[in-house]
Amino acid sequence: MKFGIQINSKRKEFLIYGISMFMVLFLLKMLEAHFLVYNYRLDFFIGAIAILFTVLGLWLALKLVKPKVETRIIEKEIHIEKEVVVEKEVLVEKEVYIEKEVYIDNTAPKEINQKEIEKLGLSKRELEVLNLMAQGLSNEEIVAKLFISLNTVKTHSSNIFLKLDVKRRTQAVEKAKRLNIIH
Amino acid sequence: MKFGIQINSKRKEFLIYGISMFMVLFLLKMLEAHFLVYNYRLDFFIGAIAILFTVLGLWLALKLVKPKVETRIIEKEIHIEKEVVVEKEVLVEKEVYIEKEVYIDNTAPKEINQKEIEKLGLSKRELEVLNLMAQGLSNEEIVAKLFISLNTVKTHSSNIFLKLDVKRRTQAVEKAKRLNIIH
DNA sequence: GTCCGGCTCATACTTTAGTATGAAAACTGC
DNA sequence: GCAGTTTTCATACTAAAGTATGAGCCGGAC
Repeated sequence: MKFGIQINSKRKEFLIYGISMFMVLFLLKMLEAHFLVYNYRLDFFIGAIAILFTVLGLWLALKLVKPKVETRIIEKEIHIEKEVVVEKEVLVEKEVYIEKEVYIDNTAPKEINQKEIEKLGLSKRELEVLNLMAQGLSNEEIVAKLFISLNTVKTHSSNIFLKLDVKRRTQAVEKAKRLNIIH
Repeated sequence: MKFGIQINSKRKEFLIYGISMFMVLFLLKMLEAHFLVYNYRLDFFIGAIAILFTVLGLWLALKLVKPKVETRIIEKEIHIEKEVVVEKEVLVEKEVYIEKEVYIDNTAPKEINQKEIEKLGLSKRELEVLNLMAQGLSNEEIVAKLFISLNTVKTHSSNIFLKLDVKRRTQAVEKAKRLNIIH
């Protein structure tokens, strides 16, 4: 369960802005040459340029800072579906990836720290349990989500606590979030 | 007790951008100066203005977005001190406010939602307990921090759960963080 | 003064969480 | 197939969390 797609199209943006800036400047030269008589409207002209480029700079900077909307996979749902296989009904788990448009704030949620997970030796299933824990679910509710027994969930929990070196689920969640193991 | 201190590298980016823009414009001016010989002093002047105000705009925008360094109270420690009062040693709680300089990023960690707290009717003490909960502390540990009985902590907890409309501490923490009631 | 909300605490109880230990499937890589 | 890990589950237990109810204390509002 990983969704961490980095965007790095800033260089392209810089190029576009640079070119447009160049064009604006060129346009100004044209205007200057054709419509403005230097001696009379010079002060006006300079003022206009000043304002224009101030706004341009502002717009530019804000554009770069503004959160971007991107499509990325943010959810993985497991759908239980019935399938009839040779006269027998079988329940089949299907992973359905749901894409949604989300605001990405470059200061906000960090990537999942895969290295840390490895270092701690957390298994896939343990991570699942940990994530559900972080959502405030009780063991019973986790049971209902993962279709396993309560004892199994407890075993996973205990193992998680051991690996994270904590004593309780609340601590586990706190530490996991701090280490960017979960969101 | 954690406070997201984060220094982003936006400033550096803007600086780089500003400088490169400057260089581009300068190059442009040089080219112009060579081919358009007439009135080349004015061209330079206008170019300089353009550059200056672009940078100004950038700087302005940067100033608006830039994380501000502010001094604010981020910790409240309770010091237990001995005081000799009329031949008797007494333990006295003293609240010591510690001020630190922290980076405040207006795009990142949100302010504590005071309105929401009011709306939910959470009392001062309940908030304290909630915060300690969020740090992963057990009731026993909260007892040790607040110098109250276990039963009191349990009472507070129950009231918190009622007010937040949740069933467990893990849910309470999750919801409280979501509502920006706590960090 | 009286009332009220917040804080404190207690008893008694139920429920959930967590530990310890052992063990059987299932999958993974060689 | 075999070794090793993961996942699963069980039993039996202890510890912690949470509920329900009642009550005393205190400070501020009216």
